[in-house]
Amino acid sequence: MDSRKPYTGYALNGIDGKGRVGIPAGLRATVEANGDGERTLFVARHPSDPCLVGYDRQWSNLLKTQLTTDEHLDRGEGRVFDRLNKSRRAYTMVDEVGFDGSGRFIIPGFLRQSAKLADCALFFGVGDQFEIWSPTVLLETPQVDAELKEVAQWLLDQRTAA
Amino acid sequence: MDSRKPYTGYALNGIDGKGRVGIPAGLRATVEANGDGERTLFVARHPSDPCLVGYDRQWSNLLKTQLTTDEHLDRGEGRVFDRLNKSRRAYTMVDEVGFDGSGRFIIPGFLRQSAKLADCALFFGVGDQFEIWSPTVLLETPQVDAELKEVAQWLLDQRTAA
DNA sequence: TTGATACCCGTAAATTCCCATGTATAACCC
DNA sequence: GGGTTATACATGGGAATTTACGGGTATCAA
Repeated sequence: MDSRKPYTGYALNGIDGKGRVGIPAGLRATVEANGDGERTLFVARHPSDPCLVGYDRQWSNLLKTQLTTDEHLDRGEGRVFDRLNKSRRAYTMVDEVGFDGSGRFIIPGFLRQSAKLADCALFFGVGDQFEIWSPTVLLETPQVDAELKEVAQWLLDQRTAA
Repeated sequence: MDSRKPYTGYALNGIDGKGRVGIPAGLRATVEANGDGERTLFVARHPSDPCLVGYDRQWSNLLKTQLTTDEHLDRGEGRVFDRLNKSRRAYTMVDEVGFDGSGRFIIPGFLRQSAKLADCALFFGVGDQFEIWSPTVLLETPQVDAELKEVAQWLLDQRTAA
């Protein structure tokens, strides 16, 4: 596939009264670069951790290609329900949201609740996509790396100081 | 085949006293895009689950083409009934309904009853088509993915809160 | 007529779009 | 290097559009 720009960097941005949050500039640039300038963001739940993931259309298409490949493998008749659920999951557990000129989008309500996002959101790139955490949830999640927690704590202190 | 726009997104819409329900804006846009602007929706029973499916004319034609191909494959004598039933299903278990400028259509009575659609309907895209569920039926159906049930429950809570 | 469906308009709420402001960072000039 | 200007960024707010949905009126068949 054509060269993908990786998601890098981190930031803690506020969520305003309308439920809007701005994608940090660095990540936003990557979304637009990989998504061919399109101002669309794909948001979904993380498969295992209590956070969300964000990515561009190109990556979304790659994920769907993967799904199709899986379908070819699941030819067994008993698997038909699994297949149905996979499709359901792939298309409904992912939200496609537009963002405005300043890079803000509205966090879909269901996802916002499931990641417990209240007043601010922590973003950080992980290569092909980036993660969106409630900073407090991140600090309370055992399997998260200690260094990452330090970063989160520093960003929180930074924010309350101002 | 020319590029088909996939059905994505989800919503819980009310069914009014006249039996009308609005197709969620996102899905409606896809119906119109794939159906060449035509304000027609195809509604049918889901082959295995207690819900309905909705799609555009283009997809309907693809399904019929697929049926013809399958007929050529199913030459075995024991399969003749399956074939007949498939044809019956493809042509008679499908309703073609028009929707108005605001995207509302009347759910055909038989389908409405068979999906137990009472006061509201849950829509969600699954790529080539979308599904229409009674939210309570979805929550009670064992083979449905747990996450999808979470979404349904959230939408229900959302609705009663307002 | 009567009952049913299609079509049109109105409304309130939610969402999207665009402009404005404060602030931190970077670039620049003397 | 010190001070100043310019740029980019996060965030606030308002206006315009879209959406869901209620209700009325016309059209049509029995």
